[in-house]
Amino acid sequence: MGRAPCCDKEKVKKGPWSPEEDEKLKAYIQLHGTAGNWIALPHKIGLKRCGKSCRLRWLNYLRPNIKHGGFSEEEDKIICSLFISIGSRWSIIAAQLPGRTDNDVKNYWNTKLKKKLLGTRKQYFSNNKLSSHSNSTDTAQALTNSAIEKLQLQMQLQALQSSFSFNNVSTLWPPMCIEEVKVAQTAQPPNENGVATPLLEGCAVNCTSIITGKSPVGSGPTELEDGGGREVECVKEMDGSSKESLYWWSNDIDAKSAVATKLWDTASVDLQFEGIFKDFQQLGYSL
DNA sequence: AATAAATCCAACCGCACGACG
DNA sequence: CCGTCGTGCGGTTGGATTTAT
Repeated sequence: MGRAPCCDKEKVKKGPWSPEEDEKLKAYIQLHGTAGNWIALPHKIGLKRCGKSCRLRWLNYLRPNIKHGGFSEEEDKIICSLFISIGSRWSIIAAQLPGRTDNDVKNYWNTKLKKKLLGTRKQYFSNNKLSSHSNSTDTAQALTNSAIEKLQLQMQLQALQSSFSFNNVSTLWPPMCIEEVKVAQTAQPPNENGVATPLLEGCAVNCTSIITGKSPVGSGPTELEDGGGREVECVKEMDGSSKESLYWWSNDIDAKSAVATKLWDTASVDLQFEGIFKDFQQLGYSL
């Protein structure tokens, strides 16, 4: 037996909000607040809306000082750097952008920023890489496109990641995340100079080595798991989200087609990185 | 001008989590 | 400890709008 729904779906109105509904909600909250109970709020003011819907409307639209659209370059950079660091934690990312909502940031990322990152990369990729595999079957191409796109994005983000050192982006990080990463950093074994390796930097090296099949200098295994299904050391060192991300795209390719792995040869990765840096210079990011 | 395709974004959905009895 | 409830969050959907043909 599942949990009871938060409201009677038969009796609540759905879809776009009318100006009257907006006015009612805004006026009540500005006067009384939510009284700590969104579920009861619509009943109090005679709105035929679900409490969750009221909350969302207030947070994403009616709340004072909300900004819509017109993201600046600076905001782009903040979103990118935080996405690299913490992934799709939209509420945390949005908290660093005054006047922006998580929904707004998420939509902006999904509709524009992601394409901005992928767009120039795609063009470069088609010019330099896929042409050399023009005799591959259409089927194989179709199978690999989405995986390649994910990889492209991952590579873009890794390139950005390495261009934003931890110290450079730390001012953008929410205090909680900074603490998390500080802990993670100090948890890394110190190198020969006695300096702890930043976790995220380490992940980038590990990911790259797995894509290319080359071991990072002085390191051992390059696969996610050893023969016995145990995680290799470089994967064990990663934090949860990085590891999850790594498994996500590596498994995606394996599952869809072995051809994808073959297409993603070392030479193409080199070309990728070369192109990535060009792309980001074009986009105005100083590397 | 008409239509199709692409894009955008507000809103919905379902899950996870913490508070509380 | 367990079950219930409210809240917050990220992913997804679908209608409106814009752009391309």
